[in-house]
Amino acid sequence: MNLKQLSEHLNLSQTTVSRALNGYPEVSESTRTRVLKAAQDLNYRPNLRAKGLATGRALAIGHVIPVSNQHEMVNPVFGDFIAGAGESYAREGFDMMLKLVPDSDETRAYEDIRARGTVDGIIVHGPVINDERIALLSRIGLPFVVHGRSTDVALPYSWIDVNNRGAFERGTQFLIELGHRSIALLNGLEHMDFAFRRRKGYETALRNHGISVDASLMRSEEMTEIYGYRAAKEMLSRSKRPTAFVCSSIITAIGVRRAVHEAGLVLARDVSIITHDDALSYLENGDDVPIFTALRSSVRYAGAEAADMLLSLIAIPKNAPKTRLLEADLIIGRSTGPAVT
Amino acid sequence: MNLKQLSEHLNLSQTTVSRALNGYPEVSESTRTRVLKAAQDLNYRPNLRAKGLATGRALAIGHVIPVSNQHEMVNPVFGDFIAGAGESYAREGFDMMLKLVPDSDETRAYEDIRARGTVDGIIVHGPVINDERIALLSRIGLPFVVHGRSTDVALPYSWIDVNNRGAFERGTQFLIELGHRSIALLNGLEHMDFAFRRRKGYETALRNHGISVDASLMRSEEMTEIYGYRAAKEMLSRSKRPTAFVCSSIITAIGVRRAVHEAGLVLARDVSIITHDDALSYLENGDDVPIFTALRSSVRYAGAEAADMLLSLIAIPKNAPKTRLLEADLIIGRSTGPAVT
DNA sequence: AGGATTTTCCAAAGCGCTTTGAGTTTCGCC
DNA sequence: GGCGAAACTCAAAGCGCTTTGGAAAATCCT
Repeated sequence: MNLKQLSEHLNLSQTTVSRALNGYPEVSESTRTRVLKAAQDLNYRPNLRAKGLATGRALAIGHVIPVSNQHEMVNPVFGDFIAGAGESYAREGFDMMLKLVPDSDETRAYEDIRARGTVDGIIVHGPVINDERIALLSRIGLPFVVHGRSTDVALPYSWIDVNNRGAFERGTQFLIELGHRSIALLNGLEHMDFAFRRRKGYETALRNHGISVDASLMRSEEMTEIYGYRAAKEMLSRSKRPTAFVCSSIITAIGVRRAVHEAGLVLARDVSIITHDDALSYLENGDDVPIFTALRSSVRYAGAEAADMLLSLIAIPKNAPKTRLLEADLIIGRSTGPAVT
Repeated sequence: MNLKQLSEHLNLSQTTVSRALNGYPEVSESTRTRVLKAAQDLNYRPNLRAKGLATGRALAIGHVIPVSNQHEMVNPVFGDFIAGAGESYAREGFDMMLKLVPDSDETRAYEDIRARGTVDGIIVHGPVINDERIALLSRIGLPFVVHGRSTDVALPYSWIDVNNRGAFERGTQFLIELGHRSIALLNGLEHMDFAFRRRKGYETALRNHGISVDASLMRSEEMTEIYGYRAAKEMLSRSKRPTAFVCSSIITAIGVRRAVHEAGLVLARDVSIITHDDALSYLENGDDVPIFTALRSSVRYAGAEAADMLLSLIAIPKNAPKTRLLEADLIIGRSTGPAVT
């Protein structure tokens, strides 16, 4: 059943039927209801491909993941983010497209996305410091919103981000106030912008309290469980071991906890842990009383917001870039306590 | 730059250019290379929407997630699966589309997917027992592959699944052979087909060894960490506590481990754990020596296989349904030991 | 009643591509 | 040299929808 058949069935022109269906004013109410009824009865649905071809809109949003950073896709944080975004899209009748793009020829890849015309805009994931994609996308004129920011990029662009620097400064300071002086940082990969900012925050807190930054207490890797375990195991085996850990993800924190247990130490008494991103759907941070003291901000909410920003950018292209900085809350859990001196 | 402009630039007809580009034989090699070169130089890319309209193919695959089961999307298992599928799609030039479909009017939703024409086929996630979607999709003729199976569905259909029943029977038997008699099952939601099968496997092993099935040792919930923790905490507080746990996911197993520690018990000595789905990207199960004894099968591989199956089904529609049963390996880790008697 | 509006409807031209059906060249062969 | 076959190339008709530029019908006004 297509438009033509429907209009023949109704003894109307395609124009009228199309207008009736799409809510244009130049069609009488009686005709409109008649058309709507027939469409319903005959199970008519417009072909989106044809519609897109005619209107130039695809009714779809792309989520772009650099292949180099493919693990991103499998990162539970990503799942939460797109779950949030998905809700917004569904509400507006948009589809969500996942795209793995090779980093070899990014220019080509993004131009491709634009030229193929299968999406109206994209969400850029995993921005690095001075991310070239931002200039590229601005140049080729594909609407986009970045999940995160990119230090050193001067151009205006739309983004939504959590205050990573502020959160880590706050968290580190919290540990310092508990008396900790030897605080380890288990960061994500520091070419990623969010991780870079987190380190800045951590360092700022230390400096503010006259504690020297010790490179041997800082690690930067993909935020897996095993990473947290290995790093903590090694650090805890030192003669002068750290008394606290700041982790970039609850998954890493779980690894640290494993190492703490294995070393026969007790959480919060011998070793404190504070973590960011603790509110993942399948890995909730305990219930009323959180397991880990955490810097919490809803990734899912960020996803929904990012989607809404992008949709409005697409609806009104001349709009100026929008930005949104979310603050993480410090949630006190059972993984932190005063430093033993 | 579109086909028309390109052909004008080359002084050829659109037909010839199109044929040259798409590898049709009725164009001379010299013309073809000339066209290819120009396309490259002028940065020409076909508009997929137009192409799709003309050919009737969308070059995209939909991954469909029932809204009721929306957590699925955020389940790390899902992330691994689509990462695997994504690789296959990328290789074949297909896009991946994520669709949240409301369960209220499934018939309508799936007919919609078909009529809108934005995908050539779909992967069905989270099949339940006697899943109606299978008959529905067969009827409306949209190619599909199910990740999992659906007990009680008689129709032939394409699926890829792991031998859940066999795996759980094997795992449970392994514990029995270690001397365990009081073995708890922390299963996923049992209206889901995979969980149903897992319980069957667990029960079979018990019965084979003359151990009675104890409903108080069986739980069925979404496989989160907190679920594992709560269930284990409760069970371990009993006067006659279970000596072993069979978990449906490493995330739940991590929760059980937490409860075990908290109760002052020692893993493998006082309580054994065996888990399925331990090979998630961000939650690797230790390194050389796995943390948990596990029933391992690569979800990522399953994703890639499912994608390949679907693509071949689309390429040759008259092909009979394909099925693929993967076996899980029993990997011995440090979470199991002989029962203390 | 008759002209000016307003309302309602339509034919046809795209959107960018593929593919059919046919025309024009070129080539091999007797 | 002339014929048929093979090799190239093309114009035009879709694919299913939107939208422009009017036309026809209904309504209003004096």
